[in-house]
Amino acid sequence: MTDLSDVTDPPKRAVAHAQLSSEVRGSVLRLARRLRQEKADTEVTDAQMAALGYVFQAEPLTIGQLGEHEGVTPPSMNRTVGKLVDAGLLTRRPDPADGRRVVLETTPAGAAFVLETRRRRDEWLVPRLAALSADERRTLADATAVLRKLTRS
Amino acid sequence: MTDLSDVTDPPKRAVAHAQLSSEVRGSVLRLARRLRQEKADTEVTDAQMAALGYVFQAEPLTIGQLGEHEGVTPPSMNRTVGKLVDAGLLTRRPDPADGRRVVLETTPAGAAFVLETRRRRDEWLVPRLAALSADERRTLADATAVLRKLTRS
DNA sequence: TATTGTTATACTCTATAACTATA
DNA sequence: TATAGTTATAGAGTATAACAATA
Repeated sequence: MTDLSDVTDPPKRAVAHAQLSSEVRGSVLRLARRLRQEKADTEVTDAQMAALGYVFQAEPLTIGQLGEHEGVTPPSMNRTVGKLVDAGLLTRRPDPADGRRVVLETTPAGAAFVLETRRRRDEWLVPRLAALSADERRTLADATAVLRKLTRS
Repeated sequence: MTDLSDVTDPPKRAVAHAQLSSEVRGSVLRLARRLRQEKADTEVTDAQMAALGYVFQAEPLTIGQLGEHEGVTPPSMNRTVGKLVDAGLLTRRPDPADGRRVVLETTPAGAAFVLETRRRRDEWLVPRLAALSADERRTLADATAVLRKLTRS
């Protein structure tokens, strides 16, 4: 593959960025797809897993905040949260400061489930990372910071 | 962040790989999530988009092959394919060599839709890549090859 | 009056089980 | 008898519209 990453001529630079975009898009979507197949069990669906994982990371949260993060309407998120509460993975209680809101928090079982799922995914990924060269691992380590920067911007 | 990518002591190397795994997992899932939000329109759902995109890339395909790739049962894939055929994006015809099978192919409209969706996602990503440094872009370019290697292994 | 969450209803995606057609 | 696809039916996720409670 030709390295076009620092081309300075404007039209060529645009082409280089489009090509890099295509490669990043393809490789990231593909690996994400593979990772999502590694889940702790089948009792919790993908949508529930994503919601639970974000609550675990950002709690306490309201229904609205969680729905916005997941790109889903409040009624939809409300239903998903209901399933997680029924499963004993989340608690839902009124916000003492504002009775319209509900506060979502993970139960100990919910937190354990998140950690277990991450462990399963790492279980798939770690041996594959170990099989790479040290240079390739260093490239990935550098790239994760850049990927996060893209998502934030 | 400490660079642990070429640690040689076995226990420390295991820790380093687990840490890298966590960072790769998180950054990839997060960017993928953001990219999927950029879609050409809302007439075609995510599941339909994924199926259509894979047919575009690997046609001709049978229902079973497509379902296996998408991690979905034949009845489920059959329904999704039905929607895409109704929408004029795929064709479904019997395999002349084996009457039990059906052959799926994209129509010109289906191919155009795939390209349009990719264009939309690039439209989100390209300006963000342009805002990176040349070094960061080079890191990403190197990393895409490594990410694909992980998915293949 | 505006905001937050919930309920009602409808459509898509998913699965398992059962059926049809072909090999 | 085995395989590929389809149909039947049911559960989960999504949306919009309408409602209730609170600020």
